[in-house]
Amino acid sequence: MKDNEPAPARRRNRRGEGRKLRDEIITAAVELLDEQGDERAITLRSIARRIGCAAPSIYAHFADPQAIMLAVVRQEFAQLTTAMRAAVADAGEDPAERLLAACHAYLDLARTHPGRYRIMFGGLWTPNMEGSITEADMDGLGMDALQVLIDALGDCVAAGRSTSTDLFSDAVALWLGLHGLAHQRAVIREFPWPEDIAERIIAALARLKDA
Amino acid sequence: MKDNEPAPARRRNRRGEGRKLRDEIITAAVELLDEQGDERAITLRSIARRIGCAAPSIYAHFADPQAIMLAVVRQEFAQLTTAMRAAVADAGEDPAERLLAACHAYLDLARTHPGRYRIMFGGLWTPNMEGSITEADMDGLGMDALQVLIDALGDCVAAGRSTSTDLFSDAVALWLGLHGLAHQRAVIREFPWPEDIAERIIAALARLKDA
DNA sequence: TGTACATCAGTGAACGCGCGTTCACTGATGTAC
DNA sequence: TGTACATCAGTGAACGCGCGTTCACTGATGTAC
Repeated sequence: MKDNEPAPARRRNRRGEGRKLRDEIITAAVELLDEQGDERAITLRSIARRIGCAAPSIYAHFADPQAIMLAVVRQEFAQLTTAMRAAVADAGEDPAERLLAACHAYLDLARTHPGRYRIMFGGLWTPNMEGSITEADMDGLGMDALQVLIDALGDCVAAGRSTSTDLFSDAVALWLGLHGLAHQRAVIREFPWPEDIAERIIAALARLKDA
Repeated sequence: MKDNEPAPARRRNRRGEGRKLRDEIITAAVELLDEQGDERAITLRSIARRIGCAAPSIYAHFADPQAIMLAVVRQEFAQLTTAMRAAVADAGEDPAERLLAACHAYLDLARTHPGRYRIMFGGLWTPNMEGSITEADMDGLGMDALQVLIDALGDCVAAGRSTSTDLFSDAVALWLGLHGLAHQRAVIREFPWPEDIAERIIAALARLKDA
């Protein structure tokens, strides 16, 4: 779909359904991000064009464009946590397998939706504090996802599959390794990635050992 | 210094010294990046304002703004490699110490110049191929720095200080871990980083062992 | 030694573009009486 | 049951801004004769 497609006709929402436009705005922002892969494609006007509404209509739902981005980021962090929890639940009984599943769920989100990954973790979107966003809005955004890693690593230690003696520090290290890989794969055009690079990083940082 | 400071008087270069403006342009771009910490602060017009020249003057030296960014990125990659090599040379005889020194030189650049780090590795600046930049211009940009890690890790293996059996893969893994840490420290506002997080990541990924 | 000329290193004004934002407004839909 | 009215969910036109880019130009400096 072209960036500047002509606004398709759009029916006004009925009374009491004003929140529907809010959801449409977020959905449109995510679509633009997925298609363009660049947060600069998300502007108040490009969202309005895609929805087929007038640009000022957005102000009824968001104070400024940064508030839209925050809503998108929040939604995607929630989806990441959900995906990681589901991967753990679907994996077998082996806690090491469950930890690997969580890690791969993280990497998969970055691979299939690099644009979304980059606004979450990439620093592509760093709101200046002159807008409507406060620092409190930004704090603890990825903590739920990190907690999944901490829990999964804890299960590995309990089952004797990891030699970690500092759950939090090793989970953070593991997350940083995952982030380094996910991010560079999303950023670099071409690179001879070793085939086992993900497992290599995960096993080392999680201090996994054979059963 | 304000972003839009009044253009200070500027003396025209003499004949044969036209290249001086080219250097001024690159320097101004780096300064804007360091001060603002955001590549969006670098525009053709903001550079011209800072130098005190007219905006069109820049076209004599760069085809478009992306060409300026490429020149900046090239210069900074060269400086990173130089810093890492110097750190290795200045460290002691212990190859593990030398590897650690190279890693810390990498992390230090990211810490002291987060803006520069992010245009090098952050995907903040991904040129679209409609401009003057070709894919060949982007290939192999960080390879010299990676080679420093490969060599330092190789020395560790030779001295029995690392159990790595795949130098390239483990050096890439180590780089990704460093990148994850460097990048998130540059991006996240607040986080309870474990104090030994750098050593923890480096030791695990480089497969270091005691002498 | 003087002078015409080419070249170099820029300048100044203007253009169209997309952006965020404002303002006064409109028209359908429920609600009170 | 009818009708006046308040509210909701938006719209359309306009604004100023900074941006990249173009165009014709200017003025100092070196060179040929």
